[in-house]
Amino acid sequence: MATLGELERTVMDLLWGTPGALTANDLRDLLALATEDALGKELAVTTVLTVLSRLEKKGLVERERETRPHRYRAITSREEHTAELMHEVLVTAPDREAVLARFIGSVSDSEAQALRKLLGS
Amino acid sequence: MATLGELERTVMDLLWGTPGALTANDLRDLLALATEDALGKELAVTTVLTVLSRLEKKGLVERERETRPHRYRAITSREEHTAELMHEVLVTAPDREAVLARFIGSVSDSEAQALRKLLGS
DNA sequence: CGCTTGTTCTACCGTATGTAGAAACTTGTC
DNA sequence: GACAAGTTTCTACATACGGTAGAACAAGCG
Repeated sequence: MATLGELERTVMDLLWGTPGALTANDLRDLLALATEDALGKELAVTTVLTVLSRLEKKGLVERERETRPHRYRAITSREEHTAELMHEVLVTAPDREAVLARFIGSVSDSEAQALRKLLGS
Repeated sequence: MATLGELERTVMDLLWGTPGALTANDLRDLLALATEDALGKELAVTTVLTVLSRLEKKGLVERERETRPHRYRAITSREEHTAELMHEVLVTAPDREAVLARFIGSVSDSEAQALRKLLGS
């Protein structure tokens, strides 16, 4: 499973939360703001680049190599990615229906309602 | 999130797949069988004990300290645990309903059918 | 009390992640 | 064409986790 570290996760959140593609410098700046509540720490841009390379290797991010400051974007949406993770977790159990039974017990009413609509029953 | 290693996972599978509680020696033997297809490797009992301690610390396993060879059991069922994990993943996304929409698309027909029944509409 | 069995402590290795300096590469400019 | 500034890659170190197990300690039995 593609499990992410803290920084990797934050970078993905920023990429997911931004329409266009971002450069490593953009991300360094956004990270400084996002972590401001904790400490306004400025990471080295090489740090950001390392993380982006690793995310690229994990298949979560792609980059435009043509433009000079490479621009990075998330390959799948956050929702897509989260749903995939959930599915990966689901299939680890032999009795998936039993898992689903417990799972729906854990979602909120509105989410259950949304599910009913989605299942069109 | 409680992410498990390979051996930890196998031990949990054995505990989940067994009615009663097991000792470290039981697990060492079961592990030898479970891994037989790969290599009939016998792990040291201390290895099993270390893994069990870590699983206990992670809150997945409890042990009877009274009996002399301690006996270990899973605290939650596999289904419970898997459902919890799925929920943890779900709540990492801001738009849960959008995630659920995609998730629904990834489950099999029979599972979707089961969900409809469970949502009792 | 000593032997046997069981448990805890300590430790080492490999891999993942956070972090970043050093080195290499790109490109505009004089 | 060589240099300076910006960019990317390489290399490296620290910490944490997981697999693995020996050494040390504990506990019961004969």
